[in-house]
Amino acid sequence: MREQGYAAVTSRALAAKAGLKPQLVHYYFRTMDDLFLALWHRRADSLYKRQDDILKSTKPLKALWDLTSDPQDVVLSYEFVALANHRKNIRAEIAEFGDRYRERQMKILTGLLKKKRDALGGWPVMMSVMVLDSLARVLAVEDALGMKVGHAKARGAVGRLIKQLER
Amino acid sequence: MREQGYAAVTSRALAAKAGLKPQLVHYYFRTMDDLFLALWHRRADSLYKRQDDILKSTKPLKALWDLTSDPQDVVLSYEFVALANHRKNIRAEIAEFGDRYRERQMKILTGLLKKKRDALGGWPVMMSVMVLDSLARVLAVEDALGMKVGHAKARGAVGRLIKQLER
DNA sequence: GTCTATACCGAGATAGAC
DNA sequence: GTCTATCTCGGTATAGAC
Repeated sequence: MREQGYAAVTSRALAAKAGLKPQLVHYYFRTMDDLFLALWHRRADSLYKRQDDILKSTKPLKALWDLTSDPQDVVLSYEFVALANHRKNIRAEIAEFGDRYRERQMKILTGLLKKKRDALGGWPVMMSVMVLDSLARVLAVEDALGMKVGHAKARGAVGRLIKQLER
Repeated sequence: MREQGYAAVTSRALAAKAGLKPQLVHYYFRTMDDLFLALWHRRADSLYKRQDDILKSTKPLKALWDLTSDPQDVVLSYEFVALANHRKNIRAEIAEFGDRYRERQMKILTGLLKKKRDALGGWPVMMSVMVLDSLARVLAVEDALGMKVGHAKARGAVGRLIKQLER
């Protein structure tokens, strides 16, 4: 899915990787949509767990930025969203996850950032969270594409900001 | 491409929409990759032109934010990036466009924003441009998915910031 | 649980008539 | 330029034997 896109995830390709016959895939997951949903649920659980770990971290902002910047993760998320774009039942689940994930993120960061609103230009905490989140995602996707312009400056600026906030 | 993803763009589907036979698609574009590249070149030209118009606008920041927020546009871009993710020749062209597009964006905004760096928390102009850009994109994609959390707050904050900068 | 056999469909692509 | 005819491949999915 990461290397060739969700469209390359076929019963034949999966079976070949496992050294088995394609029909077995349909034995475990009747349809390919079932399979993608199962895959998504695994992933959602894993993301929630990693989010919880960030709560316990001594530098949650840094940890969050690193998590959201992971190119492997971002490319996978990208594929799931593309998949959601034309499979309605998957879209509903992903949208629900996205909203819930952000709400949890707010809980983690509200306490930390409220005291430092002036260092963040006085913006609402929600806004700062979304800016960091979207910037990390876009940078990672662009990296995967091979884009470069502005990346060093942006990563530098964010790195310094986070260091200052968590000193 | 917007409604069902790039994978739904097939010679058969295109021909059906045009009331013609699928083989004609291959007459005009030998391979489907040729077709996607032609489509991309059209789109790139159009995006460059709209970027130029922003230069002439009296409120370029507002115009830029609106352009980048257009859900139809963003979803299409999303599909092209997903496509690029597993077609190397397309990836190269899209990455090149992305870098060039951002450099042009810098030229448009550097003059405008340099004088107002204090209103932007002292961040480099490049950083402000990328923050606005990535936030607009992520909001639009999330909208398309049906996500809501934080959107009103983020749009409100950005709207006020842009208004203040361009008053 | 894993296999063989098999169905059906729709994708990309080419050859050649008109 | 548009058609008919045709090929090949690879996708999803089911039935039924072992």
